[in-house]
Amino acid sequence: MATNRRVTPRKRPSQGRSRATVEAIVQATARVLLKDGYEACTTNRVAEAAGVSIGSVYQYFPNKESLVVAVMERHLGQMQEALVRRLGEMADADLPTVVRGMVGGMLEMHRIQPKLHRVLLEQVPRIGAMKRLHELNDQYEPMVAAWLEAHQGELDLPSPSVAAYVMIAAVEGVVSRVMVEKPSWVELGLLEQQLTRLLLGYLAPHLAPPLKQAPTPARAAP
Amino acid sequence: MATNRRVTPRKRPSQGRSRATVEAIVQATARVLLKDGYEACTTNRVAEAAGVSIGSVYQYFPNKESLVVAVMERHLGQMQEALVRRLGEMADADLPTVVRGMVGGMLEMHRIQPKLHRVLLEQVPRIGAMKRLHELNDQYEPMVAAWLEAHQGELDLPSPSVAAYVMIAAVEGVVSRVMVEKPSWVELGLLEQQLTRLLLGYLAPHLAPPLKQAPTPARAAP
DNA sequence: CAGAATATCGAGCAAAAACTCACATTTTTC
DNA sequence: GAAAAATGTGAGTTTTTGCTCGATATTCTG
Repeated sequence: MATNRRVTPRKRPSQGRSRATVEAIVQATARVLLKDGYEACTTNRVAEAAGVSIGSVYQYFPNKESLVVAVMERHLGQMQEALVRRLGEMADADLPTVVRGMVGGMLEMHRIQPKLHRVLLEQVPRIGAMKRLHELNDQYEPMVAAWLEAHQGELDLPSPSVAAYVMIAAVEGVVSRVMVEKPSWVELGLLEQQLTRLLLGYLAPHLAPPLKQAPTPARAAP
Repeated sequence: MATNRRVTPRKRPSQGRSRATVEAIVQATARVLLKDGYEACTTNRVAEAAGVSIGSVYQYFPNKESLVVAVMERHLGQMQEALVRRLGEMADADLPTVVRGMVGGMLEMHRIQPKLHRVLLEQVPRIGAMKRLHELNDQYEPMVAAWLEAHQGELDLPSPSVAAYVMIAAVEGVVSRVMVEKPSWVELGLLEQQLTRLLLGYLAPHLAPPLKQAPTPARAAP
């Protein structure tokens, strides 16, 4: 039985020296996670990578899981900040702009350590550590839903929350794979274009730009 | 360094009795994986769950990883069969039908043990076991790309392979989340409808059906 | 039905990994 | 500048877990 272990820090560092130690430990955890994956991320290895003794690790972190939680906390915090800032900026623009902004924001936040994100997302056991991840989703999904709801008239949606869910899951699904498998697509702007088109086509087909040009101008001729 | 260990079965069961043992072991692995996650899926626990001694497990499987590979092999085989059958059936239908069929096929294949799928996908270390998963993707992505290429005239795509990638990643992203988080959406047909709309809107906005009815029939009036 | 082949069992070994603790070192306090 | 508090150390303990092996049981074969 997996008893609920604490995952919060054991002791707060008060001197500058110990704050640096904690910092080194968290960074080393991320580095090991990135390089060797979750399975190989042992406490001893983290200590070594941080240039610190195991004793020091356990001075501040009660167990292995709490190390990963610390990394996750930091990483998701950065991502969230990037996205929420972007979403807030365009509260009252028109649909294409908002969609482009949303896609751009999600791309931007996924530029932050995409490989670490993948390890965190895919290899970390679905336990305490995962709570933070859902908190992130649960924060911006309502933001999108709210915007959709406010513009329901021009959009014709069955349900803003369903639409927000579909949009976010779809974009997340594409972005998180592309970031690792086809990073060049991001640099070329190809992905932003494709995803904008995907969402606009979903929300308002008549506003979606053609993929290259308009090839078959015949529209209503069955 | 993770030396490449063999993950293929150690010995083929020849008597009926031993075939039942192997079957019990594979099923027990899936059950433990499902109930307790990858981390807690120890060989001893699997043996216990299978009602078999550890010795018997190691008679047929060289190591722990091979147990998971066996489960994955079986699961992905089932999924692949479901999808490929469906895709083949509609080689020469029109666009909306094909898209609906593709979405339906992906939904259908994800109905097979969605939670097991998630564990396999997310928690299994990205090693030998993962090869099989990519083989699955690499099999039907070209099928979709080929179809798109054949209909490039009516579709206006920048690149069939990019479009296939985006479509599959998007649908996969939505479906694999919904299956676990919002299973009722699938039963209600809501998801099939939304995803069809998403893909049609992407490929051919002028063919996409409205989300509920047509609310703003004004189409070309800026 | 005897002996060979196949299969099962489970105590226990060895390696690996999580974690502790008694002591050394540095910084702060007064 | 001495006592106290905070921090750092790493050898060593404990726990976990993958896996072996000799003994035992079942099934097949001629």
